[in-house]
Amino acid sequence: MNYLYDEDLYELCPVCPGYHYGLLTCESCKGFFKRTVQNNKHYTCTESQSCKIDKTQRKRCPFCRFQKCLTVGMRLEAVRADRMRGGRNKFGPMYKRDRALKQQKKAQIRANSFKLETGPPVGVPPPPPPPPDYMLPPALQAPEPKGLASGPPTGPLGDFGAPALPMAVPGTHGPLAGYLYPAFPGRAIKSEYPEPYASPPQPGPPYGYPEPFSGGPSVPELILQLLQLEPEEDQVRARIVGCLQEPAKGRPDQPAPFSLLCRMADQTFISIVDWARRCMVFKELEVADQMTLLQNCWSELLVFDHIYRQVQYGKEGSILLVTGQEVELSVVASQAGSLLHSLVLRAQELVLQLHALQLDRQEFVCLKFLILLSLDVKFLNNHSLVKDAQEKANAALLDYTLCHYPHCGDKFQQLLLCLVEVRALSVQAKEYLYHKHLGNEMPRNNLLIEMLQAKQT
DNA sequence: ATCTCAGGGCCATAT
DNA sequence: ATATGGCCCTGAGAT
Repeated sequence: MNYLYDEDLYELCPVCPGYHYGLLTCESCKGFFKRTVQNNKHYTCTESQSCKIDKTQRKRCPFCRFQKCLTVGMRLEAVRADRMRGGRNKFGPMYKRDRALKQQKKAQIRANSFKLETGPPVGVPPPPPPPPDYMLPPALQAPEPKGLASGPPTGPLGDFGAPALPMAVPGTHGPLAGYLYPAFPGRAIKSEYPEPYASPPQPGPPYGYPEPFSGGPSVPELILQLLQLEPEEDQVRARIVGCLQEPAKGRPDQPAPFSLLCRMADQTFISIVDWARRCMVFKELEVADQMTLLQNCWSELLVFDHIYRQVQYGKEGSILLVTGQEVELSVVASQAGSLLHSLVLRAQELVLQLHALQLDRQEFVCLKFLILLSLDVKFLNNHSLVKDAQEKANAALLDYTLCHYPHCGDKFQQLLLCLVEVRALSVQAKEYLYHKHLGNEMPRNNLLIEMLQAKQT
Protein backbone atom coordinates (compact mmCIF):
# COMPACT_ATOMS: atom_id res chain seq x y z
CA MET A 1 0.00 0.00 0.00
CA ASN A 2 1.51 3.27 -1.07
CA TYR A 3 -0.91 5.71 0.36
CA LEU A 4 -0.72 6.18 4.03
CA TYR A 5 -3.56 7.50 6.05
CA ASP A 6 -1.66 7.70 9.26
CA GLU A 7 -2.42 11.09 10.77
CA ASP A 8 1.29 11.69 11.24
CA LEU A 9 1.69 11.86 7.52
CA TYR A 10 -1.05 14.36 6.92
CA GLU A 11 0.54 17.56 5.83
CA LEU A 12 -0.46 20.83 4.28
CA CYS A 13 -0.88 20.77 0.56
CA PRO A 14 0.94 23.83 -0.82
CA VAL A 15 -1.77 24.45 -3.39
CA CYS A 16 -4.91 24.23 -1.29
CA PRO A 17 -3.87 24.24 2.32
CA GLY A 18 -5.32 21.02 3.64
CA TYR A 19 -4.28 17.49 4.27
CA HIS A 20 -2.57 15.27 1.85
CA TYR A 21 -0.62 12.07 1.85
CA GLY A 22 2.97 11.28 1.26
CA LEU A 23 2.78 13.09 -2.06
CA LEU A 24 3.87 16.54 -3.04
CA THR A 25 0.27 17.64 -3.21
CA CYS A 26 -3.09 16.22 -2.33
CA GLU A 27 -4.71 13.76 -4.68
CA SER A 28 -7.22 16.30 -5.90
CA CYS A 29 -4.62 18.83 -6.99
CA LYS A 30 -2.49 16.08 -8.43
CA GLY A 31 -5.46 14.90 -10.48
CA PHE A 32 -6.42 18.42 -11.47
CA PHE A 33 -2.90 19.21 -12.64
CA LYS A 34 -2.65 15.93 -14.52
CA ARG A 35 -5.97 16.43 -16.29
CA THR A 36 -5.15 20.00 -17.18
CA VAL A 37 -1.82 19.16 -18.75
CA GLN A 38 -2.79 15.87 -20.36
CA ASN A 39 -5.91 17.29 -21.93
CA ASN A 40 -4.21 20.57 -22.79
CA LYS A 41 -6.95 22.54 -21.09
CA HIS A 42 -7.06 26.30 -21.17
CA TYR A 43 -9.03 28.12 -18.54
CA THR A 44 -9.90 31.76 -18.19
CA CYS A 45 -10.41 33.72 -15.02
CA THR A 46 -13.54 35.81 -14.76
CA GLU A 47 -11.96 37.97 -12.07
CA SER A 48 -8.47 39.45 -11.97
CA GLN A 49 -6.42 36.26 -12.04
CA SER A 50 -5.82 36.43 -8.35
CA CYS A 51 -8.63 34.31 -6.91
CA LYS A 52 -8.03 32.87 -3.52
CA ILE A 53 -7.38 29.17 -3.88
CA ASP A 54 -7.88 27.00 -0.84
CA LYS A 55 -9.51 23.72 0.00
CA THR A 56 -13.02 25.11 -0.06
CA GLN A 57 -12.70 27.47 -3.03
CA ARG A 58 -10.30 25.67 -5.30
CA LYS A 59 -13.04 24.54 -7.67
CA ARG A 60 -14.30 28.02 -8.32
CA CYS A 61 -11.53 29.15 -10.63
CA PRO A 62 -9.54 26.49 -12.46
CA PHE A 63 -7.41 29.17 -14.09
CA CYS A 64 -6.13 30.50 -10.78
CA ARG A 65 -5.91 27.00 -9.38
CA PHE A 66 -3.64 25.98 -12.23
CA GLN A 67 -1.59 29.15 -11.86
CA LYS A 68 -1.19 28.35 -8.22
CA CYS A 69 -0.14 24.80 -9.03
CA LEU A 70 2.61 26.27 -11.21
CA THR A 71 3.48 28.90 -8.65
CA VAL A 72 4.01 26.45 -5.84
CA GLY A 73 6.22 24.38 -8.04
CA MET A 74 4.26 21.67 -9.80
CA ARG A 75 6.05 20.87 -13.00
CA LEU A 76 4.48 20.56 -16.40
CA GLU A 77 7.22 18.28 -17.59
CA ALA A 78 6.45 15.82 -14.82
CA VAL A 79 3.25 14.93 -16.67
CA ARG A 80 4.42 12.31 -19.10
CA ALA A 81 3.65 12.79 -22.74
CA ASP A 82 3.78 9.04 -23.32
CA ARG A 83 1.61 8.37 -20.26
CA MET A 84 3.96 5.65 -19.16
CA ARG A 85 3.11 4.41 -15.71
CA GLY A 86 5.41 3.70 -12.85
CA GLY A 87 9.09 4.39 -12.56
CA ARG A 88 10.78 7.47 -11.26
CA ASN A 89 11.16 10.85 -12.83
CA LYS A 90 14.24 12.98 -13.13
CA PHE A 91 13.55 15.42 -10.32
CA GLY A 92 15.09 13.23 -7.67
CA PRO A 93 17.17 15.86 -5.87
CA MET A 94 14.32 18.32 -5.73
CA TYR A 95 11.97 15.79 -4.23
CA LYS A 96 14.66 14.67 -1.82
CA ARG A 97 15.00 18.16 -0.49
CA ASP A 98 11.26 18.43 -0.18
CA ARG A 99 11.08 15.12 1.64
CA ALA A 100 13.81 16.22 4.02
CA LEU A 101 11.81 19.33 4.82
CA LYS A 102 8.70 17.25 5.35
CA GLN A 103 10.54 14.96 7.69
CA GLN A 104 11.65 17.98 9.69
CA LYS A 105 8.10 19.26 9.82
CA LYS A 106 6.81 15.88 10.91
CA ALA A 107 9.38 15.69 13.65
CA GLN A 108 8.37 19.13 14.83
CA ILE A 109 4.70 18.20 14.80
CA ARG A 110 5.48 15.07 16.81
CA ALA A 111 7.50 17.07 19.31
CA ASN A 112 4.68 19.54 19.52
CA SER A 113 1.99 16.99 20.15
CA PHE A 114 4.19 15.57 22.90
CA LYS A 115 4.31 19.00 24.48
CA LEU A 116 0.55 19.16 24.20
CA GLU A 117 0.26 16.30 26.63
CA THR A 118 2.60 17.82 29.15
CA GLY A 119 2.20 21.53 28.87
CA PRO A 120 0.08 24.39 27.57
CA PRO A 121 -1.04 24.28 23.95
CA VAL A 122 1.54 25.39 21.48
CA GLY A 123 0.80 26.46 17.91
CA VAL A 124 2.12 24.52 14.99
CA PRO A 125 5.73 25.59 14.66
CA PRO A 126 6.69 27.52 11.59
CA PRO A 127 8.21 25.44 8.87
CA PRO A 128 11.97 25.52 8.62
CA PRO A 129 13.13 28.50 6.63
CA PRO A 130 13.75 27.86 2.98
CA PRO A 131 17.35 27.53 1.91
CA PRO A 132 18.83 31.00 1.87
CA ASP A 133 20.27 30.64 -1.56
CA TYR A 134 17.84 30.74 -4.37
CA MET A 135 18.98 27.75 -6.32
CA LEU A 136 18.73 27.76 -10.06
CA PRO A 137 16.52 25.01 -11.36
CA PRO A 138 18.08 22.07 -13.10
CA ALA A 139 17.24 23.57 -16.44
CA LEU A 140 19.65 26.41 -15.72
CA GLN A 141 22.35 24.31 -14.18
CA ALA A 142 22.47 22.07 -17.18
CA PRO A 143 24.58 23.19 -20.13
CA GLU A 144 21.55 24.06 -22.20
CA PRO A 145 19.67 26.11 -23.14
CA LYS A 146 22.38 27.53 -25.26
CA GLY A 147 22.44 31.23 -25.63
CA LEU A 148 19.97 31.80 -22.85
CA ALA A 149 21.71 30.85 -19.67
CA SER A 150 24.40 33.44 -20.07
CA GLY A 151 21.87 36.19 -20.62
CA PRO A 152 21.49 38.54 -23.50
CA PRO A 153 24.77 39.82 -24.77
CA THR A 154 24.22 43.55 -24.74
CA GLY A 155 23.52 44.04 -21.10
CA PRO A 156 20.75 42.55 -19.06
CA LEU A 157 17.99 43.89 -21.21
CA GLY A 158 19.63 43.44 -24.52
CA ASP A 159 18.56 46.06 -26.97
CA PHE A 160 15.59 46.87 -24.85
CA GLY A 161 17.83 48.48 -22.28
CA ALA A 162 18.92 51.24 -24.58
CA PRO A 163 16.60 54.18 -24.84
CA ALA A 164 14.91 54.01 -28.19
CA LEU A 165 13.95 57.64 -28.20
CA PRO A 166 16.09 60.28 -29.75
CA MET A 167 15.35 62.52 -26.80
CA ALA A 168 18.13 63.35 -24.44
CA VAL A 169 18.30 61.07 -21.48
CA PRO A 170 18.58 63.34 -18.54
CA GLY A 171 22.01 63.36 -17.12
CA THR A 172 20.99 66.18 -14.85
CA HIS A 173 17.64 66.40 -13.24
CA GLY A 174 17.36 70.05 -12.46
CA PRO A 175 14.20 70.75 -14.42
CA LEU A 176 12.62 67.50 -13.36
CA ALA A 177 13.32 68.00 -9.70
CA GLY A 178 11.73 71.37 -10.06
CA TYR A 179 8.49 70.00 -11.43
CA LEU A 180 8.04 66.56 -10.00
CA TYR A 181 8.06 67.62 -6.39
CA PRO A 182 5.47 70.38 -6.76
CA ALA A 183 3.40 67.94 -8.74
CA PHE A 184 3.42 65.62 -5.77
CA PRO A 185 2.83 67.86 -2.80
CA GLY A 186 4.30 66.21 0.25
CA ARG A 187 5.51 63.42 -1.90
CA ALA A 188 9.24 63.22 -1.75
CA ILE A 189 9.87 59.97 -3.48
CA LYS A 190 11.53 58.42 -0.48
CA SER A 191 8.79 59.25 2.00
CA GLU A 192 7.35 56.44 4.06
CA TYR A 193 3.71 55.79 3.08
CA PRO A 194 2.32 59.21 3.93
CA GLU A 195 -0.51 58.84 1.44
CA PRO A 196 -3.86 57.62 2.59
CA TYR A 197 -4.13 55.31 -0.40
CA ALA A 198 -0.62 53.96 -0.31
CA SER A 199 -0.76 50.33 0.60
CA PRO A 200 1.14 49.60 3.75
CA PRO A 201 3.82 46.95 3.52
CA GLN A 202 1.95 43.73 3.19
CA PRO A 203 2.68 41.02 5.70
CA GLY A 204 2.60 38.15 3.27
CA PRO A 205 2.21 37.11 -0.31
CA PRO A 206 -0.95 38.36 -1.98
CA TYR A 207 -2.35 34.90 -2.59
CA GLY A 208 -4.01 32.46 -0.30
CA TYR A 209 -0.93 30.54 0.66
CA PRO A 210 1.19 31.99 3.39
CA GLU A 211 4.64 30.84 2.42
CA PRO A 212 6.28 30.06 -0.87
CA PHE A 213 6.50 26.34 -1.21
CA SER A 214 10.01 25.68 -0.06
CA GLY A 215 10.58 22.32 -1.64
CA GLY A 216 9.77 22.73 -5.31
CA PRO A 217 11.31 24.85 -8.03
CA SER A 218 8.95 27.47 -6.70
CA VAL A 219 9.20 31.07 -7.81
CA PRO A 220 12.38 33.12 -7.60
CA GLU A 221 12.61 35.15 -4.43
CA LEU A 222 12.78 38.38 -6.38
CA ILE A 223 9.46 37.65 -8.06
CA LEU A 224 7.86 36.69 -4.75
CA GLN A 225 8.95 40.01 -3.32
CA LEU A 226 7.59 41.84 -6.34
CA LEU A 227 4.26 40.02 -5.97
CA GLN A 228 4.06 41.28 -2.43
CA LEU A 229 4.58 44.82 -3.61
CA GLU A 230 1.69 44.66 -6.01
CA PRO A 231 -1.10 46.93 -4.91
CA GLU A 232 -4.57 45.48 -4.59
CA GLU A 233 -6.39 46.24 -7.83
CA ASP A 234 -9.57 46.98 -5.89
CA GLN A 235 -7.85 49.56 -3.72
CA VAL A 236 -6.27 51.29 -6.68
CA ARG A 237 -9.61 51.34 -8.46
CA ALA A 238 -11.42 52.70 -5.43
CA ARG A 239 -8.87 55.46 -4.94
CA ILE A 240 -8.90 56.52 -8.58
CA VAL A 241 -12.68 56.40 -8.83
CA GLY A 242 -12.78 58.55 -5.70
CA CYS A 243 -10.37 61.07 -7.23
CA LEU A 244 -12.34 61.25 -10.44
CA GLN A 245 -15.57 61.94 -8.64
CA GLU A 246 -14.19 65.22 -7.38
CA PRO A 247 -15.16 68.07 -9.68
CA ALA A 248 -12.61 68.71 -12.37
CA LYS A 249 -10.60 71.88 -12.17
CA GLY A 250 -10.06 71.72 -15.88
CA ARG A 251 -11.36 73.82 -18.66
CA PRO A 252 -15.10 73.90 -18.98
CA ASP A 253 -14.82 73.93 -22.75
CA GLN A 254 -13.26 70.51 -22.82
CA PRO A 255 -15.20 67.37 -23.58
CA ALA A 256 -15.75 65.70 -20.24
CA PRO A 257 -14.78 62.16 -21.28
CA PHE A 258 -11.37 63.22 -22.54
CA SER A 259 -10.66 65.31 -19.48
CA LEU A 260 -11.69 62.37 -17.33
CA LEU A 261 -9.41 60.10 -19.29
CA CYS A 262 -6.49 62.46 -18.69
CA ARG A 263 -7.15 62.60 -14.99
CA MET A 264 -7.46 58.84 -14.94
CA ALA A 265 -4.08 58.53 -16.61
CA ASP A 266 -2.61 61.00 -14.11
CA GLN A 267 -3.95 59.00 -11.18
CA THR A 268 -2.71 55.76 -12.67
CA PHE A 269 0.68 57.34 -12.99
CA ILE A 270 0.58 58.36 -9.34
CA SER A 271 -0.16 54.77 -8.40
CA ILE A 272 2.79 53.67 -10.47
CA VAL A 273 5.09 56.16 -8.77
CA ASP A 274 3.85 54.86 -5.44
CA TRP A 275 4.66 51.35 -6.47
CA ALA A 276 8.10 52.38 -7.65
CA ARG A 277 8.81 54.11 -4.36
CA ARG A 278 8.07 50.90 -2.50
CA CYS A 279 10.09 48.81 -4.92
CA MET A 280 13.26 47.19 -3.70
CA VAL A 281 16.45 48.61 -5.21
CA PHE A 282 14.55 51.65 -6.49
CA LYS A 283 13.77 52.79 -2.97
CA GLU A 284 17.45 52.47 -2.06
CA LEU A 285 18.50 54.84 -4.82
CA GLU A 286 19.14 58.49 -4.32
CA VAL A 287 16.33 60.70 -5.51
CA ALA A 288 18.27 61.88 -8.55
CA ASP A 289 18.58 58.33 -9.84
CA GLN A 290 14.95 57.65 -9.05
CA MET A 291 13.97 60.66 -11.12
CA THR A 292 16.16 59.58 -13.99
CA LEU A 293 14.67 56.12 -14.02
CA LEU A 294 11.11 57.38 -13.82
CA GLN A 295 11.69 59.90 -16.56
CA ASN A 296 12.91 57.09 -18.74
CA CYS A 297 10.08 54.66 -18.18
CA TRP A 298 6.94 56.43 -17.02
CA SER A 299 5.11 56.08 -20.30
CA GLU A 300 6.11 52.46 -20.73
CA LEU A 301 4.87 51.63 -17.25
CA LEU A 302 1.57 53.29 -18.06
CA VAL A 303 1.27 51.40 -21.31
CA PHE A 304 2.24 48.13 -19.69
CA ASP A 305 -0.25 48.69 -16.90
CA HIS A 306 -2.98 49.13 -19.49
CA ILE A 307 -1.78 46.12 -21.48
CA TYR A 308 -1.76 43.77 -18.51
CA ARG A 309 -5.23 44.89 -17.46
CA GLN A 310 -6.46 43.90 -20.91
CA VAL A 311 -4.64 40.57 -20.78
CA GLN A 312 -6.45 39.81 -17.54
CA TYR A 313 -9.72 41.16 -18.85
CA GLY A 314 -9.50 38.96 -21.89
CA LYS A 315 -12.21 40.42 -24.10
CA GLU A 316 -11.34 41.30 -27.65
CA GLY A 317 -14.17 43.63 -28.44
CA SER A 318 -13.72 46.04 -25.58
CA ILE A 319 -11.18 47.41 -23.16
CA LEU A 320 -11.24 47.68 -19.40
CA LEU A 321 -10.27 50.96 -17.77
CA VAL A 322 -8.53 51.20 -14.44
CA THR A 323 -11.83 52.45 -13.03
CA GLY A 324 -13.49 49.17 -13.93
CA GLN A 325 -15.45 50.66 -16.81
CA GLU A 326 -15.68 48.63 -19.97
CA VAL A 327 -15.46 50.49 -23.26
CA GLU A 328 -16.46 48.89 -26.54
CA LEU A 329 -13.86 49.23 -29.25
CA SER A 330 -16.61 50.50 -31.53
CA VAL A 331 -17.09 53.38 -29.10
CA VAL A 332 -13.35 54.04 -29.13
CA ALA A 333 -13.48 54.07 -32.92
CA SER A 334 -16.36 56.51 -33.08
CA GLN A 335 -15.44 58.85 -30.24
CA ALA A 336 -11.74 58.74 -29.54
CA GLY A 337 -10.32 60.21 -32.69
CA SER A 338 -8.16 58.33 -35.14
CA LEU A 339 -4.84 58.78 -33.31
CA LEU A 340 -6.09 57.39 -30.02
CA HIS A 341 -8.06 54.72 -31.80
CA SER A 342 -5.02 53.44 -33.67
CA LEU A 343 -3.05 53.53 -30.45
CA VAL A 344 -5.68 51.41 -28.71
CA LEU A 345 -5.81 48.96 -31.60
CA ARG A 346 -2.05 48.60 -31.65
CA ALA A 347 -2.10 47.95 -27.93
CA GLN A 348 -4.79 45.32 -28.44
CA GLU A 349 -2.51 43.48 -30.81
CA LEU A 350 0.12 43.27 -28.12
CA VAL A 351 -2.55 42.14 -25.68
CA LEU A 352 -3.42 39.26 -28.01
CA GLN A 353 0.24 38.38 -28.32
CA LEU A 354 0.74 38.33 -24.58
CA HIS A 355 -2.46 36.39 -24.10
CA ALA A 356 -1.23 33.75 -26.52
CA LEU A 357 2.07 33.70 -24.65
CA GLN A 358 0.10 33.11 -21.44
CA LEU A 359 1.68 36.03 -19.65
CA ASP A 360 1.08 35.43 -15.96
CA ARG A 361 1.21 37.61 -12.88
CA GLN A 362 4.68 36.48 -11.93
CA GLU A 363 6.05 37.46 -15.31
CA PHE A 364 4.10 40.69 -15.30
CA VAL A 365 5.62 41.92 -12.04
CA CYS A 366 9.09 40.94 -13.16
CA LEU A 367 8.71 42.68 -16.52
CA LYS A 368 7.38 45.77 -14.81
CA PHE A 369 10.45 45.82 -12.59
CA LEU A 370 12.65 45.41 -15.65
CA ILE A 371 10.91 48.36 -17.30
CA LEU A 372 11.49 50.46 -14.20
CA LEU A 373 15.19 49.72 -14.31
CA SER A 374 15.52 49.75 -18.08
CA LEU A 375 18.13 52.37 -18.56
CA ASP A 376 21.78 52.17 -19.42
CA VAL A 377 23.42 52.51 -16.02
CA LYS A 378 25.84 55.08 -17.37
CA PHE A 379 23.05 57.60 -16.91
CA LEU A 380 22.82 56.81 -13.22
CA ASN A 381 25.01 57.55 -10.24
CA ASN A 382 24.60 54.18 -8.60
CA HIS A 383 25.69 51.97 -11.49
CA SER A 384 26.31 48.82 -9.56
CA LEU A 385 23.06 48.58 -7.64
CA VAL A 386 20.92 49.00 -10.75
CA LYS A 387 23.06 46.83 -12.96
CA ASP A 388 22.99 44.09 -10.37
CA ALA A 389 19.21 44.38 -10.06
CA GLN A 390 18.77 44.30 -13.84
CA GLU A 391 20.78 41.11 -14.02
CA LYS A 392 18.94 39.54 -11.11
CA ALA A 393 15.55 40.40 -12.58
CA ASN A 394 16.52 38.99 -15.95
CA ALA A 395 17.83 35.84 -14.35
CA ALA A 396 14.67 35.51 -12.28
CA LEU A 397 12.46 35.87 -15.32
CA LEU A 398 14.51 33.43 -17.37
CA ASP A 399 14.55 31.03 -14.49
CA TYR A 400 10.82 31.32 -13.93
CA THR A 401 9.84 30.90 -17.58
CA LEU A 402 12.13 27.90 -18.08
CA CYS A 403 10.85 26.32 -14.93
CA HIS A 404 7.17 26.93 -15.37
CA TYR A 405 6.80 27.02 -19.14
CA PRO A 406 9.40 24.52 -20.30
CA HIS A 407 7.26 23.63 -23.30
CA CYS A 408 7.77 27.08 -24.79
CA GLY A 409 11.50 27.36 -24.50
CA ASP A 410 11.86 30.88 -25.77
CA LYS A 411 9.16 32.51 -23.69
CA PHE A 412 11.79 34.65 -22.00
CA GLN A 413 12.96 36.07 -25.30
CA GLN A 414 9.42 36.52 -26.55
CA LEU A 415 8.52 38.45 -23.42
CA LEU A 416 11.50 40.74 -23.85
CA LEU A 417 10.47 41.26 -27.46
CA CYS A 418 7.08 42.33 -26.21
CA LEU A 419 8.80 44.95 -24.09
CA VAL A 420 10.25 46.39 -27.29
CA GLU A 421 6.69 46.80 -28.54
CA VAL A 422 5.69 48.33 -25.21
CA ARG A 423 8.40 50.89 -25.74
CA ALA A 424 7.25 51.57 -29.27
CA LEU A 425 3.70 51.98 -28.04
CA SER A 426 4.83 54.33 -25.34
CA VAL A 427 6.60 56.46 -27.93
CA GLN A 428 3.41 56.62 -29.97
CA ALA A 429 1.45 57.46 -26.83
CA LYS A 430 3.81 60.32 -26.03
CA GLU A 431 3.51 61.60 -29.58
CA TYR A 432 -0.24 61.55 -29.12
CA LEU A 433 0.02 63.45 -25.85
CA TYR A 434 2.30 65.99 -27.42
CA HIS A 435 -0.07 66.41 -30.33
CA LYS A 436 -2.96 67.08 -27.93
CA HIS A 437 -0.75 69.45 -26.00
CA LEU A 438 0.17 71.43 -29.09
CA GLY A 439 -3.50 71.57 -30.01
CA ASN A 440 -4.13 73.06 -26.58
CA GLU A 441 -6.44 70.16 -25.84
CA MET A 442 -4.87 68.86 -22.65
CA PRO A 443 -6.25 69.80 -19.26
CA ARG A 444 -4.19 72.24 -17.23
CA ASN A 445 -1.78 70.85 -14.67
CA ASN A 446 -1.68 67.53 -16.38
CA LEU A 447 1.07 65.40 -14.88
CA LEU A 448 1.83 63.47 -18.02
CA ILE A 449 2.38 66.65 -20.01
CA GLU A 450 4.75 67.79 -17.30
CA MET A 451 6.62 64.52 -17.59
CA LEU A 452 6.72 64.91 -21.34
CA GLN A 453 8.05 68.43 -21.17
CA ALA A 454 10.60 67.60 -18.52
CA LYS A 455 11.83 64.84 -20.76
CA GLN A 456 12.40 67.25 -23.59
CA THR A 457 14.39 69.76 -21.69
C1' DA B 1 15.85 -9.07 -4.65
C1' DT B 2 13.05 -6.04 -2.44
C1' DC B 3 11.36 -1.57 -1.39
C1' DT B 4 10.05 3.15 -2.48
C1' DC B 5 7.26 6.50 -4.38
C1' DA B 6 5.83 9.45 -8.16
C1' DG B 7 3.93 8.58 -12.26
C1' DG B 8 -0.81 6.89 -14.63
C1' DG B 9 -5.73 4.99 -14.85
C1' DC B 10 -10.30 3.98 -13.15
C1' DC B 11 -14.63 5.20 -11.60
C1' DA B 12 -18.07 6.76 -8.03
C1' DT B 13 -19.52 11.12 -6.89
C1' DA B 14 -20.16 16.04 -7.46
C1' DT B 15 -21.30 19.90 -10.24
C1' DA C 1 -22.05 15.92 -19.80
C1' DT C 2 -18.08 17.07 -17.64
C1' DA C 3 -15.07 17.74 -13.67
C1' DT C 4 -13.47 16.16 -9.37
C1' DG C 5 -10.94 13.45 -6.25
C1' DG C 6 -10.10 9.01 -3.80
C1' DC C 7 -8.16 4.70 -4.59
C1' DC C 8 -5.18 1.51 -6.76
C1' DC C 9 -1.72 -0.10 -10.31
C1' DT C 10 2.91 0.32 -12.30
C1' DG C 11 7.81 0.09 -12.71
C1' DA C 12 12.54 2.68 -12.70
C1' DG C 13 15.60 3.80 -9.37
C1' DA C 14 17.14 3.33 -4.51
C1' DT C 15 18.56 0.30 -0.99
